[in-house]
Amino acid sequence: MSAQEPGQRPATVIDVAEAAGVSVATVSRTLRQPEKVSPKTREKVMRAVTELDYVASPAANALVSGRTHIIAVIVPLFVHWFFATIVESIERAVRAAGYHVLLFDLWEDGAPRLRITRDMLRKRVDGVVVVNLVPDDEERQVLQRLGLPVVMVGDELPGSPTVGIDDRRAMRLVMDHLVSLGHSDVGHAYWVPEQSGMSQVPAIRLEEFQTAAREHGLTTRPEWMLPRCYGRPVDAVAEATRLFSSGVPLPSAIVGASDETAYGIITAARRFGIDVPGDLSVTGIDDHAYAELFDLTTVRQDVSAQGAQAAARLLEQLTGSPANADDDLQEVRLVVRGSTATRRDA
Amino acid sequence: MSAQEPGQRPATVIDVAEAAGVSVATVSRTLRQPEKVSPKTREKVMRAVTELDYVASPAANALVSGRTHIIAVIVPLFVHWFFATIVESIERAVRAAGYHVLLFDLWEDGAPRLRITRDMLRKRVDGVVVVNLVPDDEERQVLQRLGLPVVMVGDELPGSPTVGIDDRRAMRLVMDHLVSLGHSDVGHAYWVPEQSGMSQVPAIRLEEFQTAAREHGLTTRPEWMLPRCYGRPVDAVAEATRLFSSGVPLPSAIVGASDETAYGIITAARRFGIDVPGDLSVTGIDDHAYAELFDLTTVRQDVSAQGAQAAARLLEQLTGSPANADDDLQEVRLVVRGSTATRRDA
DNA sequence: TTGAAAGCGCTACCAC
DNA sequence: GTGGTAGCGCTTTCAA
Repeated sequence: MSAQEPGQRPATVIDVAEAAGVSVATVSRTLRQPEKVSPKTREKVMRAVTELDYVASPAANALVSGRTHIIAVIVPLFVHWFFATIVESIERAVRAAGYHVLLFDLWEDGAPRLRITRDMLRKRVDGVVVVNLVPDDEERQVLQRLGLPVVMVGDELPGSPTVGIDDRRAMRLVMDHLVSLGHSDVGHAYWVPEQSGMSQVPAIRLEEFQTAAREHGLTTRPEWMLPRCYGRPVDAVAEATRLFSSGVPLPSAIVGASDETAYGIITAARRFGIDVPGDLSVTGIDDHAYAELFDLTTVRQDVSAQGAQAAARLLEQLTGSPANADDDLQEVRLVVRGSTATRRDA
Repeated sequence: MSAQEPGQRPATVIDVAEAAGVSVATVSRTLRQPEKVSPKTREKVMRAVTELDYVASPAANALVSGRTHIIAVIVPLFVHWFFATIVESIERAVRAAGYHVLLFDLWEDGAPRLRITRDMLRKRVDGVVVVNLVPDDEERQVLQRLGLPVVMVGDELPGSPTVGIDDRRAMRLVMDHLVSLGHSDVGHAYWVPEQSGMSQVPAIRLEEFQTAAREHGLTTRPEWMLPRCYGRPVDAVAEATRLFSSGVPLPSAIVGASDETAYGIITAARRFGIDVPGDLSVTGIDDHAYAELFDLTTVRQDVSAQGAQAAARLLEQLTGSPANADDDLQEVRLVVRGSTATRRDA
């Protein structure tokens, strides 16, 4: 039975030392390097530890060692499948190594995102993972001066490794797939944030869409580009609705920049009686949790694996492995489901 | 321009004191209670602070004050809209008060969830928010002995306030709605985790479904109960598929325990050519981000508000307000969309 | 194998 | 208005 009662002052090394009849040095040693203490002493100390419900103070520890055993995970917006998954897998991975996760969500409604500052990181964390964000010059300096190990997810930062996928290749996979089905008139549903400091990923996917379309000699009319698909399916519904009700001839396929955008296109099509994939093929990128529900042809990326990878890269640096700024690009692969089909009039 | 270079030793109070030509006491005072320092001195100190890129050490601070300015948020699983939203809103709210969020995800694949332990909280955080989890006896003791302020979200813990909604009322709202549309044969798609330590919310909703059905004199056949809708829509698709292909006469309405479950029912119905709401009415609870997409009649709960509320209740205790264990139940309201209609043969 | 003591960076009390 | 200093809880030399 423990002697610790609610609200009581937490036990310190001194309390344990007294209870065990040894010095504080011995208590500390017992907890850190048990093999350097005689079995008898060890047992006495451990008994006192249990008895007093003793837990070493992380603050005191941090003070003396200079390491907090906390890492910062900085995301633009937590409430999004991708980010939540990344954070979850990072948390799990670092916990196993005795680290904790301090979360920073930089989103601000209707305003530029919060900035990464010295004050939020300095002396508080041992390392940081930046997810889908592009630090601006000032933030770069902050990160640089902090001298902390940094791992990027999705975007690039000179000097730090990036974990992610090859977004160009992901886009290529769906484009090639559509071409192989005979499609030559394609639209694109996407969003490229105008705000600075946001991820470059959307821009890269858009660029690759255009490059691939050009190389394959596809037709892409301006009316088929739906640029305001902010991420939520409803935004894509709105964009697609405009197109479907505009009277313009429709493309035979629409490439969604993400699965969630594709869901919106499919839903809008359904409302207009446009058959998917009969009249219109739709694709996504992600293989999000609902992709199967929407029977969506997409490109699978393993988000948990990316989180685990990011954690591993950070822990590597934290435990003093030789710095290695090489990027890790995860494999992606096309997952063909029922939202794409041979072009009807092909 | 700052003198701080990458990897250099971070400045301490002493460095600042020397640079400013004052004592460390004055530096500390300038930073904490600027009004107690002469303008001239203040300026000298602030200049040195900027010059040296000084940030006070949270660890030293915590050691001397006994407060870490960190709160723990414990959830069963981040990757779920509800939890991610809660965490995000808590983070935002406490950040404004100078607190940070340490994240704990208790999920373990294919195993009982992780336990809440003394070691993960003691001397590390100033307070904790427990989301949709029921601490078992041992965990209760841990929490109790820690003497930390605890705020619960969704579930109850004696002595701690709970922030949430009235789940019975939420269920009543959909049941009454269906009855008002003439439905008398209803099914229920749900999941009650068998594992101990999990949220009681699903059980409460189920119980209220049964009570309401009884009181309204509705018919509920065992075959219409779909108990393995684990949360992901695909699980509900599987359950509904079993029902739809079983040959049993169908109910005229199925009540989903959550929106995500309802999406699965709607999707399965679509695949079987069962018209929603013509042949089958479907309801959810949540007003999840996709509810509009699925045109789902549901009960709206404001999750962000719950997170903000939880944060407020915790901060209240952290800043020494009189302890108050009263619960906060957020309003819920029925949102009628297109997934429910008058019973066809009524 | 064990203990004494210095010191991590900071705040707050007490003098001046 | 300012400075000296004890002490927060711990780890880690250095001696014994």
